[in-house]
Amino acid sequence: MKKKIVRIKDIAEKAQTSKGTVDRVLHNRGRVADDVRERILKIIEELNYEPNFIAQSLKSQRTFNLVALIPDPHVDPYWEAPKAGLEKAEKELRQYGIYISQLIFNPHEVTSFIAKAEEATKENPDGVLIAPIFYKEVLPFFKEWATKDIPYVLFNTQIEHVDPLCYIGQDSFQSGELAAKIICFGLQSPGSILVAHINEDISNSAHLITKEEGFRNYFARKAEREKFRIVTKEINFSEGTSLDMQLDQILTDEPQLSAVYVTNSKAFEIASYLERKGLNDIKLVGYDLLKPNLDYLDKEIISFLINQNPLGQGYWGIHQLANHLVFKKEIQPIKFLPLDIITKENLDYYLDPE
Amino acid sequence: MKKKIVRIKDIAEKAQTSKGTVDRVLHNRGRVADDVRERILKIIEELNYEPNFIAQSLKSQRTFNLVALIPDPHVDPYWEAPKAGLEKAEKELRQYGIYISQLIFNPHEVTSFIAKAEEATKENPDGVLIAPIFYKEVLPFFKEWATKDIPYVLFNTQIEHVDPLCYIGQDSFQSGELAAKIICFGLQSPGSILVAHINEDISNSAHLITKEEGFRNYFARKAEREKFRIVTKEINFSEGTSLDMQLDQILTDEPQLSAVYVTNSKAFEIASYLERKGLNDIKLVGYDLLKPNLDYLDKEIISFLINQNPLGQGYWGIHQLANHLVFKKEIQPIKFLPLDIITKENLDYYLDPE
DNA sequence: AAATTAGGTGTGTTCGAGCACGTTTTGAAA
DNA sequence: TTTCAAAACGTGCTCGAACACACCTAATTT
Repeated sequence: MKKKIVRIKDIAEKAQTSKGTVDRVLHNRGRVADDVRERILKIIEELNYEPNFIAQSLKSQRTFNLVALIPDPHVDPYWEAPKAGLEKAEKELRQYGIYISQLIFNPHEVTSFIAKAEEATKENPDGVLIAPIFYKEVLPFFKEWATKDIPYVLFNTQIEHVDPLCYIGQDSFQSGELAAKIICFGLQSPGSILVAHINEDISNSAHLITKEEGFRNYFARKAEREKFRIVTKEINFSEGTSLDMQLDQILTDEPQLSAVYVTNSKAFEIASYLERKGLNDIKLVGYDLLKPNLDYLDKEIISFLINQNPLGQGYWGIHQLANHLVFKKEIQPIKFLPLDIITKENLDYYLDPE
Repeated sequence: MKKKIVRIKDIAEKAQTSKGTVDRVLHNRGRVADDVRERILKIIEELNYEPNFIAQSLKSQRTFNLVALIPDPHVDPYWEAPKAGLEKAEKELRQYGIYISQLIFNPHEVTSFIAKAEEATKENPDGVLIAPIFYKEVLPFFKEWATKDIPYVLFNTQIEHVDPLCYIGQDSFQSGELAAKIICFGLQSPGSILVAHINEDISNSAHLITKEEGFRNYFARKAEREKFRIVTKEINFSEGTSLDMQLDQILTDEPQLSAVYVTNSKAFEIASYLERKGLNDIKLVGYDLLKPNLDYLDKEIISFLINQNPLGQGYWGIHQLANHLVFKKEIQPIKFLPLDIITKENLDYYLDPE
């Protein structure tokens, strides 16, 4: 019933040699006669030896200094969650010698990002976790880290044609499809649907475009395009025209508006407008469990939120690095996190996991 | 930047004593002069020493034999997932000396359950994970385990007025409310809604009743009762009348039927009927990612499934026992798992977690 | 006064893996 | 045959915590 743990010593005894030799075989350190190596390998196979990583990590005492490059949560509160996630992971993994230094940059200033990325490189870390929101600017750093053999994990924003240890985040296309499905389920009568990109520099946000593609693809596949008219708007109100004016205009153009899909975490802006104007029948779907979003979810002005699990992104990002560095596990190049559908009724269970 | 790990030896040196003495203080083993004890405690506080559990568990070599009492997956495939979950946990925790013996009982035979529960008791395990689907019969065992100081974790079915280490599962009431919310979102026009308990002994399944209460509560709160007529039916077709006959009857009584809520994992039975009869407009919501359910989810005959995360129940159940026994962590008496809303579009991410 | 006991305290070994270093063997050159 | 380096292999210490055991001292019993 109780399986005995197989130790290096056991292998050595069975192979009539010493643990030093077995150790050399295990770590390919050479200096072992071929016949002995063969014999030992066979026995390892036989007993299916698995290294005791408790003993391993006790011994190795090695510390790993990781760097996390994330946008400033004070500028955009969305980033609080990934930060919390990586801190949670750090706490769990400190035992295994994982240390993280956080480098926080301003998501609206490229120079700030570059400065921090340079700082990260200078630290010569054992691994990097990064939210690569500046596409063009991050590429040279990826190159440099690659030559220095520093593994880096991407999260939040997927970037093609680079070679990270892995990407953690959501499948944006699928995410758009999911939003479409939900809205479609809630709409019986025809009408128009607004896809809103709010306060976002679209040219630098490929994932928002991908979401929209997924969204439109759903309706295209359903061949219900005739029934629903889908219009896209970029809404920016930091400078110039106000939100209300822009939305007023949209409603004038689309009097039949029956649903709004907000592609980032700013659904509360639309919700505020709908509440003030008393437009209770317009379905609203957005992203992320930010405080203002949750308020409107509770009032049922926002119908559903899709959770990107930003905490999980930070948490798993660090864990993937640890799995690679400490536990030498094989890492899948992509880890898609679930597309959680959140409504007032199941919200609680997603708020602070674990 | 790098925090040094504080060891027992460090404390000993600072207190001008030996690690043996510090050890006695740490474990309250007595035989330490009062002044020395005070001094050591203060230093422990100061350096905020945290035991290195890697070294701890390497040394202690203690093994923990757990027992898992679960229904036979061959009788009801629902139980495959918890089984897989606890096996996953076992794999992760074997390093820490956790062993599990599975005792599988027939969920339709009380005697089988009692026999296995007795067997479990005889093994004198260090902890028990149990799906207590037989309410009355399980109570004496809880009592016995309590006197023997064997911690037990409940999952799937919550039982009041007993004192488990913790309960893992869902909030059934909330689960019912969630289902109501989804259905309500999808229905604009009036009609009647069927709550179906399929092939289940209701008298012994309190959680199904609770789900229905939550479901009805949602509509009651909304005061939309006038708009929607909610009817409950127990549908059993293992003996006597067939499923089709019973559903035909229901449809005759309720020609306006616009949605069905199945309280357990048997939604596919209704789906099969709806498909055969070509009733595409009836919304169907049920539970659990069983193969037949998934097929109908893919065909969009089932609109949404609520995931009880049965794999997670097994997984976390074992982990809670380990947290208690091995890591001496404080355990929350209830761990509600998220009420995941699953549809065709986000299904993939819930299928094999991790 | 000698013997015993209880109260304190320090030392040394163990867990399994990793690695430095020391030792033996081998084969080829002197 | 002797010499010597490279190859092959074994020994022993280390990581931090746990615990058995040995040790010392002072108080109590005979």
